[in-house]
Amino acid sequence: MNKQPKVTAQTKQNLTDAFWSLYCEKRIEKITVKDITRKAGYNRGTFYEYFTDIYDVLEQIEESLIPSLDELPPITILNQNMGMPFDMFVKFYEQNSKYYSVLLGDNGDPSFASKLKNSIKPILKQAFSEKYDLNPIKFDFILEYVLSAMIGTMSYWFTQNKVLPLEDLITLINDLMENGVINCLSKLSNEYK
Amino acid sequence: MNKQPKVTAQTKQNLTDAFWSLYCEKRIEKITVKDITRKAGYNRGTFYEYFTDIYDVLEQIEESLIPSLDELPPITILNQNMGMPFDMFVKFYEQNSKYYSVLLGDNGDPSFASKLKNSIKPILKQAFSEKYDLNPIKFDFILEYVLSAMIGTMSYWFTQNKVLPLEDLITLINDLMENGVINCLSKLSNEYK
DNA sequence: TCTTATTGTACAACAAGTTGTCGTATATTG
DNA sequence: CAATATACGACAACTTGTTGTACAATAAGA
Repeated sequence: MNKQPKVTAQTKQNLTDAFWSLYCEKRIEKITVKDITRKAGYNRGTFYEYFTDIYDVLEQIEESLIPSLDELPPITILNQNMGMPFDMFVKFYEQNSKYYSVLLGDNGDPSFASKLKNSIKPILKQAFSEKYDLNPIKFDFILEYVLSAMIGTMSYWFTQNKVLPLEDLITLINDLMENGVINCLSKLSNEYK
Repeated sequence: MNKQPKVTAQTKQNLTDAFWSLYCEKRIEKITVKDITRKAGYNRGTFYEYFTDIYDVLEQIEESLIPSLDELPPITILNQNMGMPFDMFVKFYEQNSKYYSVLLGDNGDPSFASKLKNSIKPILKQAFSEKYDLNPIKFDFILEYVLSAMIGTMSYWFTQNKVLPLEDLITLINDLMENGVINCLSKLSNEYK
């Protein structure tokens, strides 16, 4: 006899959803298996049919959120405007914002930011290595710099409930990347007067 | 009768140290009070004389690591070279690297990065508001961008065991801040050939 | 200087709650 | 109707936070 994939998939999803709504409210260490199953309407033991423990739920969610290489837009896009693909990054972020803004936020998981960076690095690396011939060690630091800045700014934008229109944010970040912080500051200062 | 400040301070420190050595090894949620007191050589109950729970230990450590406004160098320093004070930041980081590299790392506490940013923002804000007249909303995003990049790069430098000499790192970051990513990339590319 | 009262410090034991497991009942499929 | 996937109930081991108690150190009086 076969399994009943529809039933189990639904149960697993219900448990995952219950976990997520709790994770949005409080730190993971304050969440009990009892909390999750009560919210989802199952026996506590059922949880262990699907997950080994509470961290397993988080890990599986995170896994589904790391962009796989093939689902990202082809690298050629990068070569068009030659800048950092912040807009591409924003789109991807917005698609998963429900999860991203929590995982990358103050009660999130710091290792998720690393996983995310590491999944994007090879793509940028390949794209830029076609154009530039770089000291690989320094290049790694530049990538870390760029991705930290992107992710940090992006998360901040979400916590601030998008006070800045998306278009303005993209323009600002591209400007910062393109011309540096100091130039950007003095330019903005002149505009504002 | 007075308290015995030396005795209690020592006990508290012993418990804090035991906690920290465990925190360096594993996630906070896997640490039990029993672990801590066994390592420090006390009864489990003693822990509760000094801390309300395990998170209290972490919070108190973090509190002691947030730079207070008065212990930071005066703002005038910023005005000299007019750049972002990355070197100042590095020095502060290195002084506390034992704690910073863990708290800002993959098993660290994401809220600590926020606290750190928020403690530095007012200083930079004041320093730059003397020189520039800026849209406050956009300026907040620029600060978030700068601090995310600094902290991210700094942490990465520690995880990579300082493969790049500190002087080179400072030069690189200043260049990225000053001239932007693209310029920096092409400049480095020419140097490398 | 010696004794005694007082209080700070650390400990042991307790109830309540959580974890992960395992055997059992129910529902679904062939 | 038989077989098995799915969900449930109960169990032992462990962790938590609290409370009452013993010991140690200090200060005052003789």
